[in-house]
Amino acid sequence: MVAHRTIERLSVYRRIGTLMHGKGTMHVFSHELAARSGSTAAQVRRDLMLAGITGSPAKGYLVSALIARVNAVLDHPEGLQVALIGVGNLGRAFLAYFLGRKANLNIVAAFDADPAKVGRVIQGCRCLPMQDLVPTCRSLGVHVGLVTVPADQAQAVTDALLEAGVRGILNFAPAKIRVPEGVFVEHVDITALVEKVGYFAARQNKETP
Amino acid sequence: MVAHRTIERLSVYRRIGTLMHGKGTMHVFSHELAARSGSTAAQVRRDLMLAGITGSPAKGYLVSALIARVNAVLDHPEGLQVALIGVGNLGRAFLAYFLGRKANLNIVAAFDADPAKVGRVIQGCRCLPMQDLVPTCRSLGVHVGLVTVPADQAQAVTDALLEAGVRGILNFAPAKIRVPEGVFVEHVDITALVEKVGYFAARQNKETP
DNA sequence: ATCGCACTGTGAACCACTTCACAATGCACA
DNA sequence: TGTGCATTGTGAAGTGGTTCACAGTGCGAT
Repeated sequence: MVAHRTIERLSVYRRIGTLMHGKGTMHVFSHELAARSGSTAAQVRRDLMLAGITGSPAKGYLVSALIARVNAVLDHPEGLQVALIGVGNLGRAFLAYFLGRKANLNIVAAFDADPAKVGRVIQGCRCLPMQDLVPTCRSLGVHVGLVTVPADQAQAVTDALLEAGVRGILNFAPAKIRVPEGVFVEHVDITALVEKVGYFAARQNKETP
Repeated sequence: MVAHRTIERLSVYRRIGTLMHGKGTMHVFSHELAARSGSTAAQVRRDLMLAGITGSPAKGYLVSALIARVNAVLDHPEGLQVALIGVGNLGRAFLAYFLGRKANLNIVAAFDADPAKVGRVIQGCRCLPMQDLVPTCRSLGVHVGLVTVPADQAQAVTDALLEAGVRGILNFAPAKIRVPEGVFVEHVDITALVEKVGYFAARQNKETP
């Protein structure tokens, strides 16, 4: 219903709104959100319109209303249950980053194939063995899987997540994963991103003649 | 000159090509690259065309030629010099991931503000203090900065990178960074991505009526 | 030697997202 | 009370990226 990019930006607007709310700011103009989010005023207005957020020409948007509406659009009623698979360096980073940060976004389980890691509490989250993945994720009602395993294990982990009923996967493994229709996958390819930045870092200035 | 997305995908095609090359495969069809990269055959052909890679209807694309041409397009002649700023969990993950992986992509320096980390060798890379950033990056000829610091330090780190002559930044901090015209910034917002996956995980199946 | 076939290369159509541009709004100030 | 002004909300135009669709190609089979 709402466009992909818009959904991402709504999350950003909410973060900015929450920050402003904490400082006691009541209202915000589209151009202020634009400046703080790296977007444009027109884009912000369009996004908020799509989300059903409305402002006044005189005061701008009411910060509290903006937050409430984004919550209603993005959040799951009972919170978003996330499982992390692959407690390597990257997995640990996400555990540390997300634990206790957002009330509505919880990493509720972490899994790893390495017996040395299983059973240990890493970044405040107990590391479980792979064979527990399906039953644990199913019983916890996990919505989203965060895949931070090596490329050659990505598909096996994906298949397990699918079996556990997970319908959204954020994949950091440098490998394509196959999923059936109706399951949402976002693939972040760090190497490709670094190389892209390297490419444009070199050319960008030479481009415009 | 070549589109953003195409550049990202070329990196992926090269990874796949390298894998195939290692297994002795000589030729590859667009639909094979499509299946392995999560793209479509038409898209692959268009990308390769834009990169000046040409194949034959009978044999497909010559893997070695594909790799060579992508190298010529993406790589810097003397390799891509990358600096990492912020040796927290995420920074450590990238150090571990990139060290020694790609001949043409080197993290040549790591920086952190925490005195406890400075001087220590973390994941095989010596951690330097922030005040060394400008001179070190300048003398090493760093092209790209990988920013993995907390949000409130992102702009200060960016300013230092700019002063050091860096013209491409991959920003993982949940904050917008300001850069002058001609500097390329890629912003990866993990929280927004997780929330997006959560959103579409819930709706996707309900969407099509 | 010829035919059929699967594939490449690419103009053209298509689609999603962004930006423009402006009427409508309602506060601030005279 | 009226005028000016900065801002919202949104059709319409623009942009960049993707997919369609098909002519052109050359190997393998006959």
